[in-house]
Amino acid sequence: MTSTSAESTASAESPTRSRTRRAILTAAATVLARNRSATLAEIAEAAAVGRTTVHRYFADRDELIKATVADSITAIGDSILDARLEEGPAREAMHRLITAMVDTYEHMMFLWGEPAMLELIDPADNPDIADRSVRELIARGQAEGVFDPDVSVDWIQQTLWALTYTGGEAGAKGELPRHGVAATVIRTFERGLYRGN
Amino acid sequence: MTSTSAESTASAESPTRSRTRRAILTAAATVLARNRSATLAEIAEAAAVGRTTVHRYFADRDELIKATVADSITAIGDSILDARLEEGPAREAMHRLITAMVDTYEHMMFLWGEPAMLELIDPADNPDIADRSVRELIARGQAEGVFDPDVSVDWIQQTLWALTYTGGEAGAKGELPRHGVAATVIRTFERGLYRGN
DNA sequence: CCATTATGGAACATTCATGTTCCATTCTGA
DNA sequence: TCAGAATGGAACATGAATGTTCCATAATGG
Repeated sequence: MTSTSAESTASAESPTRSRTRRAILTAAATVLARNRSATLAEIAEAAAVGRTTVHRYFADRDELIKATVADSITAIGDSILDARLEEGPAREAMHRLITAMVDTYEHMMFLWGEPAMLELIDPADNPDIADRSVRELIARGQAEGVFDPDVSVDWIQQTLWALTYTGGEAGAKGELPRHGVAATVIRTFERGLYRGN
Repeated sequence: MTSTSAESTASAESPTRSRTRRAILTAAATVLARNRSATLAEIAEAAAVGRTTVHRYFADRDELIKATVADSITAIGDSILDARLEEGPAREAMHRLITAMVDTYEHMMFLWGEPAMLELIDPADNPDIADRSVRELIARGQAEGVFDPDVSVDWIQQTLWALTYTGGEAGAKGELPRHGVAATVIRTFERGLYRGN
């Protein structure tokens, strides 16, 4: 859905422009994740592009940020949809979801710091099928007796984001082996950090 | 320790000035937590103080931010020390820690968004006894067979912050009852979100 | 009640990110 | 190879936040 429109937009401009646009968006997400008040010059530099070029693609700073937010939402949404959460046992679906999220943690990291921006996006443009399918998975898991039924869907979802984010950061810092991030997050998600006795 | 020096600093100035300084620091933490690029004018307004007064207390914007970071670290550190993590069973100590953290979540929320600022603080000024005692508690718990021994101390600590932060936010949004936040965080920390079968 | 301390606000200078224009240069694709 | 597309960079205008100064007023505390 979102990716379809993105592709059609992309094919409307030359391959060169398309690549440049992508480079700017990626650089923006990376730089802004670390420093929310980063300069356009810094973003341009990170994208290996002149500041002028940035203005050619995005009139406003605001427009750039909105585009970056939208791009991240799309990226995360697509990878969630790829995980096919409605298929198979809830537990395995959750494993796929966590793995998918960890793989897009750069986008998550950026979005995490933009609580105000999320509301800037026109809700109509963003049906948020992805978000809904996550909530449905959680509810399904609770109904199937797989997830803790004594806490809310909201809580499980937010914990999920928090753990994924933490895992992604740990991986980026080298505190966890790249391939072990998802496994660790899953382990903690499922069993917590208490050993019992 | 930190609080001692803070108090001695405080007692060096008049009660009036001390209260004003405190109001500014508190307002700064609150406002900046929500909007990292908030204006000094906004902070001044939140503190019910003239912008001029802010400059009287903190020469730079940078100085204000550094002071606010330091203040939050001190506040969190103090409440951790109050929890007496070295006493009693590790599990109970962890309960006290989580409860203490949840109670200072406003400071956590501010610090969470200032990753770069943490490094701005002179490490020499900040022995971080609190941080060390948390890590010691975790290690002790692992040694006693209470906490998961198959993940690192770092991971447990970071997960702890993430869950606490998430809980604090949920409480602030009214998604969790105020008094239930700590209990929910503890439950998730210990058991995770998977039910077994 | 008075001297001192603390504050608020206006007015002003300064700095810096932003946004725009223009032109020379490089790149791309036919 | 050649025309059009795309870019980089300099130069400039603008606006907003910052930082400073000054003075009148209010609060504090002895």
